[in-house]
Amino acid sequence: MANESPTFSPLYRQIKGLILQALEAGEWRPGEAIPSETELAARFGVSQGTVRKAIDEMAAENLLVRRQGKGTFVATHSDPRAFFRFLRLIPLAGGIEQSNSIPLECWRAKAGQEASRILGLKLGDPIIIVRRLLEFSGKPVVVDEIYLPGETFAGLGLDVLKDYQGSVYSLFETRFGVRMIRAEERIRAVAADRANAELLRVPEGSPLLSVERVSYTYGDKPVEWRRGLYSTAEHCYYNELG
Amino acid sequence: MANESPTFSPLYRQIKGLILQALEAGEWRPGEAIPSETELAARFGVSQGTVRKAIDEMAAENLLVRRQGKGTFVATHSDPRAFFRFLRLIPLAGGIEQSNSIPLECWRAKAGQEASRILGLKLGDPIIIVRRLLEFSGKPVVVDEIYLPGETFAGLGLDVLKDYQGSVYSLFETRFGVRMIRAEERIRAVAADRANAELLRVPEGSPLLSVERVSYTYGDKPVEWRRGLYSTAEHCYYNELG
DNA sequence: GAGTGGTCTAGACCACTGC
DNA sequence: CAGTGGTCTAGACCACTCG
Repeated sequence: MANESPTFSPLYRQIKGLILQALEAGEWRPGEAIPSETELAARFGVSQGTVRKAIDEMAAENLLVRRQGKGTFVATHSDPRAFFRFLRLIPLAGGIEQSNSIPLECWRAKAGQEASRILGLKLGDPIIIVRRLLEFSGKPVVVDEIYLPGETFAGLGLDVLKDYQGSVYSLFETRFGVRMIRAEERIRAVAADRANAELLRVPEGSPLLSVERVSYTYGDKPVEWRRGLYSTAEHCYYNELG
Repeated sequence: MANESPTFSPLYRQIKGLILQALEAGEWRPGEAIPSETELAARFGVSQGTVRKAIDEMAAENLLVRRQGKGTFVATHSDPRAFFRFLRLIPLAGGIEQSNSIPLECWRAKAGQEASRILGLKLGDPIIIVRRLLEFSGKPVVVDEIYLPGETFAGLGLDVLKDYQGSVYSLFETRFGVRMIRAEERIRAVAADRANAELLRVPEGSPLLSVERVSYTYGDKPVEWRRGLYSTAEHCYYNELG
C-alpha cells in the first residue's frame, strides 16, 4: 500500500532541528564549543554519523564552525571572517583595508507601511533608526540607514554604538542576543542627493550603489532592514557566482 | 615517526579529481547521466560511500546534479535553473518575466593589455567581442559587451548568435564545448553615456549598474570577460548572503 | 521488480590539538 | 597521552523512478 507521509524527514534533519532549537534557546553561546559528536549522539540516541551529517549541514550554513582536534563551535560575528561575509565591498586596487564605523544619528520612530511589512511588525510599533558612516582607510565609502524593531533593541543609543569596538552585528549579538544568520540584498544604481554626496565627498548626482538589505535571525525572522549607499569611486561590490 | 605528507589529501578528494578529469575529457556530455555510484566505486576500487562523498562535493559545486531514483547527471546550462544562477536580476515588482537576448554586433580584435591579462592570453592574441541587448518583457534592461578568446570560439558570429535559441552559455556549451562553471562579478554604479542610454531608453547620465564578470571553466581557466550595464529602473540585482 | 540515489549504523583507523 | 573532528568501509534498509 501507500506511503502515508508526504513530508518525509530523515533522522539527521530532525537532529539538526534539535540542535538548532538548543542553539536558539541559547544553550551554547556564540563562540563557545558545543558538545562533541559522540556526546550528542548519546544524548539523542542516534549514531555518531547521523549527528555528523546534521552538523555538516549547519556548518555549510555558517551556523557552526568545525575545528579539527578542538571541537565544533557556535559561529559568531566577533570572528573577523564573518565581517566580510556581510560586507561585500573590496577596493578596486586590491589589498586589504582598515574599516571604521562612525555612528551619526540614532532615533526612535513608529513603523510605517514599509518598515512594518518588512520587519514583520504592526503599523505604529516602535522602531529604531540608525545612521552611520563607514570609512575605509580613513575615506568615507558607505552611508547606512538601519531600521530595527524597537522591542528587541530596547537599550540601543548613539552612546552604545560609539562605545562598542567591533562590527554592528557583533554588538547585536553580544548586547542584545540577536544573531544575524542570513540576509537578502537588492542592489540598484541611484544618483547621490545633496546630503549623502557631502557625506561621501562625491559630486551631487554621482552614481551610487543602493544596497537594500533584510537580515534574518533563527527561524527566518526578519530583524534588520538596512539601506546603504556605496560610493564605488575606489571600491566595488564583489560577488561570486557558483 | 613522521607524516611526510604536508599536503594530505583524503581518498574521496582524489576520486573527485578522477571524476573531474573524466568530465573535463568529455567522457560524459552535459545533461547525460554518469555511471551509478556502485559502478564508479568498482571502477576506482573504493567503497560506495567514498564515491558518494566525492559526488556530494561536486553536486554542491553545481558540477553534477543528483536525481533520486534516476541517477547523477552532468550539469548543463540548457537547464533553465542555471540561467538564474548567472543572471541575478529580478523585477522590482516581483513575478517572473520572459527574457530575450538580441545580438547587436560581433567582431574580431586583438587582445590589449587588460583583455590579455584577464583572459590569460598573450598581447595581440585574437579575441572576439560581442555586444548584445537583453530584454525583459519586451523592455531593454541590459547591454552586455562580451570578450572571448578567439581560438576557443573560432566559428562564432552574429548569425550563430541570432540563430541559437537559449542562453549564451548554453550555446557555448553545445557549440564550442566550453562549460562555464563559476564567475566573479565586480559591481559599480556608473552614469549612462549617450549610446547606452539610447539603447536602454533612459536619460543620458542616468545611474546604471556596471557589472564586470570573469567566467571560468574547468581548472579555473578564464574563458569570458564581460561588462554589463544594467538599468535598475524596474529591476534590481538580487543577492543572498549566507 | 530492478536499479538508482538517500539514510543509518557500527566499527576501525587517521589527523590534529592541547595538556 | 586523551579527546576531538575527519575518513573509510561494509552492509542493511528506505524512497524514488520507470518499464
